[in-house]
Amino acid sequence: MPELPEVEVYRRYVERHALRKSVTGVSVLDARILGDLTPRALNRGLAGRQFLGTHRHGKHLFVATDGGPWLYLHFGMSGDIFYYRGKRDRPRFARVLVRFSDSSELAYDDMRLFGVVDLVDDPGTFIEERGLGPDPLDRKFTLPVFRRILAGRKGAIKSLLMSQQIVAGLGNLYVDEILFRTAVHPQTAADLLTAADVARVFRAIRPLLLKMIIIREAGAPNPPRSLISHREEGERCPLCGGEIRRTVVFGRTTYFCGNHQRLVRHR
DNA sequence: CCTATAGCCTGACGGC
DNA sequence: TGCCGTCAGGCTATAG
Repeated sequence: MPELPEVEVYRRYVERHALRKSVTGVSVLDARILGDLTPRALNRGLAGRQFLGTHRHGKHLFVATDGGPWLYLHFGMSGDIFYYRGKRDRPRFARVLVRFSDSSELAYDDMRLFGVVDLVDDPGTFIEERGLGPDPLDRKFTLPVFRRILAGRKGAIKSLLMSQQIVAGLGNLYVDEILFRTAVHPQTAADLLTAADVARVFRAIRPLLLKMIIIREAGAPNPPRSLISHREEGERCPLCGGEIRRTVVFGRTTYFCGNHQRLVRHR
């Protein structure tokens, strides 16, 4: 589920609720979420410390501690976090609990276990090692940078936008939405996009993400004139009345408007 | 470099 | 009610 806007909402949630409280301990309810780390090591890294701040890059969330490693959270398909006081509020698929001295708790919840809870020394190093592309909300993500990243690539534009090494933070839902708004067919080879196409795609990314952060944070419904609200084969396109089509690109279910997103095969 | 595939997991949903 | 297949907004490893 979570793409950049959702993870940004989680980041703000941690900022609001979990900073400057003493961690008394960590309970790991399902160690599969930890990968290499052991429950003991996670506890040792966090117990006795406080969370001081957060950093998000794409879909990756980092929480700073005073003097210790950073807590690293990735949310996979179904990850979420909850902060609460009574254990009756503990979420159904809680995998890790960070307990605070005031008896409140931060739970990492993940039904499908595709997410990761880990400790990292430094977010910058992590981002570097993973070869992550720029975060689209970062100032450094500019049109020239975007052009440079796409230059020489021949892959389907959807695959490229999905790749975290190209741009960090977009996933299946929002990539489809961006291409829908810019009238680009998801299978279009990147080198067949015109300069105007690339510019339109670039200019669609940030406003969509910012708008979705606001919507997600408010728990508001998806925008009515969006593909997000019409992800079903045979639906009517809210922009042009065309038929919404379904296909598979890059191994992922892809929706697009068969009328206003036409595939260009050559120029 | 690029694509396709399988796999990691669990639950919700629709059809019979 | 139960069983079965399908699907889900992520990501990695592998093969061709």
